[in-house]
Amino acid sequence: MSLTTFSNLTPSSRRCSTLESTTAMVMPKKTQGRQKVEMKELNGNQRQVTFSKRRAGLFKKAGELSVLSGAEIAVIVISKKDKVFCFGHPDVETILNRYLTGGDDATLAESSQKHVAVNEFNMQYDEAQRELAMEKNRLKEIEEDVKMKKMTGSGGFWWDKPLDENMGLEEMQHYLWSLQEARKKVAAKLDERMSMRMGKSSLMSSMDMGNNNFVNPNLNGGNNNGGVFDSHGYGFELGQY
Amino acid sequence: MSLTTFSNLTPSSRRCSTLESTTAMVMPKKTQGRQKVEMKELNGNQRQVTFSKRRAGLFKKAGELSVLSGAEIAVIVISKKDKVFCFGHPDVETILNRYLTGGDDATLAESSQKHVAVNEFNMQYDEAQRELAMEKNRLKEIEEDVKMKKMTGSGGFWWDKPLDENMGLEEMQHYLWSLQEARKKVAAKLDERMSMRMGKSSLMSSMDMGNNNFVNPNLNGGNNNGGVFDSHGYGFELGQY
DNA sequence: ACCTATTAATAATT
DNA sequence: TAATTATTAATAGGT
Repeated sequence: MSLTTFSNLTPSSRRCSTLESTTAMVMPKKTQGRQKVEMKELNGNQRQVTFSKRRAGLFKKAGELSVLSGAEIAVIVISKKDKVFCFGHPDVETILNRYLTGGDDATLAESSQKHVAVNEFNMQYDEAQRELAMEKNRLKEIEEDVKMKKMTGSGGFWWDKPLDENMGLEEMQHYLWSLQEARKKVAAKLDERMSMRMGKSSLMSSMDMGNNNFVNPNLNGGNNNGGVFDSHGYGFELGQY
Repeated sequence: MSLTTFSNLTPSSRRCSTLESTTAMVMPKKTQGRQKVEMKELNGNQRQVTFSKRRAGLFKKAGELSVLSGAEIAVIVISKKDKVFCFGHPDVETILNRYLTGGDDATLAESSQKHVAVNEFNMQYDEAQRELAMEKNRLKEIEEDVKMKKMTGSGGFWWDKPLDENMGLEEMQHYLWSLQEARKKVAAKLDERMSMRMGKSSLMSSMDMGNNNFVNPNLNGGNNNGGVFDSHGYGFELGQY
């Protein structure tokens, strides 16, 4: 690349400008800078560091794309250690539901059911969504505010922040209920699709009722309107990813 | 930035190297190059172009992260025109399944649950249960109604049927699972509120343990095993996004 | 976690 | 829509 070439011709020509431009003094490079990285699986500490950095980058990109294009985006990342991270705008569940019900039906033999079998259950769901939408609008105003304050100093975009800070207990309660409805619906759909794929009810059979591990949640679980969170909410910067 | 500064000092010094390096001739810049972009929703053609480019970039990033860190990643993008695009490694469905079921089945012992504000939690939990109970009743009433109207002969799916018609073990498990998810969320939120961590970093940096592996990933396979695709199956470059 | 030299992504343009 | 190119943005390596 041209800039690289130039850089090679005039090493150490940047950054330590004042001194160097008038003297022959050579400041040793503080770092080698970014280097090309092979696309192969990393190991050990390097993998952890890269995972963190790039995951952050990915979520940021997702948020930007969402804003710029008005698209709804969900990103789910499950680390090698089974830790789950996700980003979603307006929220993961809703997007999954849209994906599972609206998007990819052509390949499935359920086309007839898609539009016809919208029953009372779905109405319930829709009602929940409607109410949820109201909350979202409210939260959106808050987001606007955050946006205005800008990322310049306070650091970060709204989608990087836990919305819990803005969510009252009652809202949380309501959100929780809505979430469950959505989740039930999504899970049901998913289970069906997995069944079709694998010939068994994988979701159901893999459901473990015995786990109640809700520990240290640095989670911003709510993210009604976009957010990043660790859906398990375990240790903070502890252990391996 | 330093490179920018240099660029200003020596305009047009790149790319048209042969000619310029020996003459004073100034080649006009062919383009203004990339420019800073405001993070606000775009419109018209610009939005479409940006959407395409950045979506591609996002998927690429996801693939790279997957390869480098060994993580499983799903990305779902729904454009304003309701078109669905997604990326998944090893495949979207599996990842959604893991997400919805918690990502780890029997890995964690209940002991890992670090008692968080038990009292407050219980209050919340009880409220959640009450709400859920109410909802359950509501659903039952509605479903009674549905029962009268009768389902279509084709049968439909179990989740579209009145609960008491086949309130078997699976349903019960499903319901309990939802409840437990709710419990996790509540606990997570409460803990979040209590430990009130600082800004953005807390969101992106939690880690967890577990185990999982998959075959050496090559990104963007284009199928089940990791890839980018338009789940509608329309022409990639055709139509509106 | 912060810094800096680079590479990578991409906005504008053709 | 597909290249090209001039920038900005992301980030690998170091502190």
